[in-house]
Amino acid sequence: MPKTTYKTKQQDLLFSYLREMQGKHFTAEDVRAHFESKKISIGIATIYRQLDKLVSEGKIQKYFIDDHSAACFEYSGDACNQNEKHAHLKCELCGRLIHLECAELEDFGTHLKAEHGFVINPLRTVFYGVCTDCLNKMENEGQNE
Amino acid sequence: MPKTTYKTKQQDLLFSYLREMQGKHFTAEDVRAHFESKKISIGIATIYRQLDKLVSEGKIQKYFIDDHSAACFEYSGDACNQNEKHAHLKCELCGRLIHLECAELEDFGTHLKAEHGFVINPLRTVFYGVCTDCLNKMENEGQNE
DNA sequence: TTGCGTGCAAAGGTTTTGCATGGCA
DNA sequence: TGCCATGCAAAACCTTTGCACGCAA
Repeated sequence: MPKTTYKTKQQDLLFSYLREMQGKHFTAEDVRAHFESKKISIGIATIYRQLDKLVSEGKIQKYFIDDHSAACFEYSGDACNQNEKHAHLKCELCGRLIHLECAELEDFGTHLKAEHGFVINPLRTVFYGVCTDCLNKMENEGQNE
Repeated sequence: MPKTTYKTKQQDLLFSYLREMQGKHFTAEDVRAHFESKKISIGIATIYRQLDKLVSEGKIQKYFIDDHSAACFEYSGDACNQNEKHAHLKCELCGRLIHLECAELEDFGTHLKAEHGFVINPLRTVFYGVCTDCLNKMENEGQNE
């Protein structure tokens, strides 16, 4: 089915942003602000529509972090490095979002499939917890619960 | 610090709901609807405020599933069974939310702590992927990507 | 010329907040 | 009586949608 789609200036701009942000995460608002700072105006609706399209094409990933804060998107890179499947760690204290590239995660995924019949999508999965820095901080301060 | 808090009818009602829903997840709207069906009216603001308080006291857990749909809450039970730390699996296809009680998850948590210095909070962690039922359905239907 | 993509503004849903009132201690 | 908790409505926030216009093919 030959999708009848037009190439537009906004799409190109968005792609250039994706390449620039490869491996980093961003929100729809980040995209808008980025172009605004370059005196380029792209409607936020267009950004959402393009991002949604890219998500459904599997070109970028979308995941949800906090409460009702903005959704995060990420361009994991061009076609080939599909095997670099990282997940994310979200620190509940400092709010930092950390990339996790970890062989053990794949083992765990294998276990989940074998024993629980569930195939995980690591790219969308976020682990909540406390990061190294915050753990150290807590230890130094003694424990004030 | 002796928190000066009052006990209210609404708090009691909410607690009774929590006990009833122990181990199940629910949204703020679920709580409101539950009481409305019993001809009891609790303001949605009160529900959010009470739930927030319980979350910050660690009595219930809050996690985020989909897009911008409502947040899920869960009462994991009274004090003692803290060691039954389950996580959740969210099927991206049928939307089902599945409880995961799994020793391997603890092992993975141990690894994360040892190798990545990150302590996970399984109760808030949601794995995305595809559940058994949907996998079977996909196999039966052949692969329509 | 055709009709997709865009931009604006309005609407949508969930959650938060301000303020007056009600009810616990 | 003092003051926390409640309820209502309005606001805030991110995201989606309707509609007219612009622009790619």
